[in-house]
Amino acid sequence: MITEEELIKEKLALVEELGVHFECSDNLTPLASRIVVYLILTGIKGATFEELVEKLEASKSSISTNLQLLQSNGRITYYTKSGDRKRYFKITPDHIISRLDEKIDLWKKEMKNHQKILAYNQKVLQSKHANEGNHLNVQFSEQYIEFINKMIINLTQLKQNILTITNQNQ
Amino acid sequence: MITEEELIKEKLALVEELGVHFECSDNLTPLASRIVVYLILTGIKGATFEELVEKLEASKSSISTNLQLLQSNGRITYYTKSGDRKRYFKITPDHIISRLDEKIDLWKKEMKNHQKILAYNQKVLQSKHANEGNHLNVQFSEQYIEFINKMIINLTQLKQNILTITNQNQ
DNA sequence: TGTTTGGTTCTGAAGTAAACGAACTAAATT
DNA sequence: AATTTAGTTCGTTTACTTCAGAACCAAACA
Repeated sequence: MITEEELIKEKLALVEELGVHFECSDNLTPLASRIVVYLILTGIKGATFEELVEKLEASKSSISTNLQLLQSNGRITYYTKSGDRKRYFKITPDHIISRLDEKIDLWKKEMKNHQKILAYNQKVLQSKHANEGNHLNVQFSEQYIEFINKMIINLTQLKQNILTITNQNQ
Repeated sequence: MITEEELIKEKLALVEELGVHFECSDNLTPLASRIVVYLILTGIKGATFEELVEKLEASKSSISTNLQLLQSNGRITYYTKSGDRKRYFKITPDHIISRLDEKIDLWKKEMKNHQKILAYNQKVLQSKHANEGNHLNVQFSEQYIEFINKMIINLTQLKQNILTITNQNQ
């Protein structure tokens, strides 16, 4: 049997270890990503403001600012208990879906940009006696747009799958 | 018919417009992402150090540093012409594939992290009289890992498709 | 051999961002 | 009414980033 203390220690170790990943992959500040990892590991029971200040050894102001940030971009929410003034912060239950939506949006943006690049390349191709290079550029752009399209379709499909899975399990 | 000058103007406008996107989505410095966009728009003929200094209105030192950075992470390469000391920088031809590889690596990393999270959740579940919350946490982790797995499979398949397409067109 | 070309490297200055402390507030408690 | 609780807001500090300027270097040229 593992003691409570050992588990807490392990949790904080994981916060440090995994924090870095969320920091780069989701563009979060160090503290914000530590909060996210801590809340992921804490699960649905959530953690209070106070607990975060203590365990992550950060100031109230930093915790406050970062909690607001994470709430505003939909990564976390809180619930309250009656007869208890504290807020219990937790990862938003459907955060898989919202992360997927973010990814999809990013690829859509990339799609738009590469359509602009394609348009430019086509203009260049028509402007002067078409040289071989310009022709290849157009082909390349078309191919890349095709790739992005597939990417978006894949992600959308995946999202649909997950939605059906989660609905089944409810 | 569009003049050469108009095209250059349009290119530089696109550099400004699209630069921002690459800046956040790929975590590049402003100048680095402007270089990337410029080189994408310039295509396979590439651009010289000098041209970049002039057109992007940046110092030699900044261009130098950022070119090295972009080379070291594999986004750009250069070729030389005999009887010409200049280097011609261009986007690495297979950058679709390498970007895909990067994405795949990121998801693999996320997989590893969530396996750690799952392991932790299972420990918690076994440590004390299992409460309902801990049980849900484990389920959730398992589901998420399943999702990441699908994501990786999808991306790998996509990469394979693109590889066959590009091989056909060669 | 000295000079030009095509860069690189090393400071340094300006700007940016993360986290903090202190003062503040609104609701609940005594 | 005064105090405690649970947080927020604001201004500042500190660390880090980005870019530029100047000095530097290696290869080619004259």
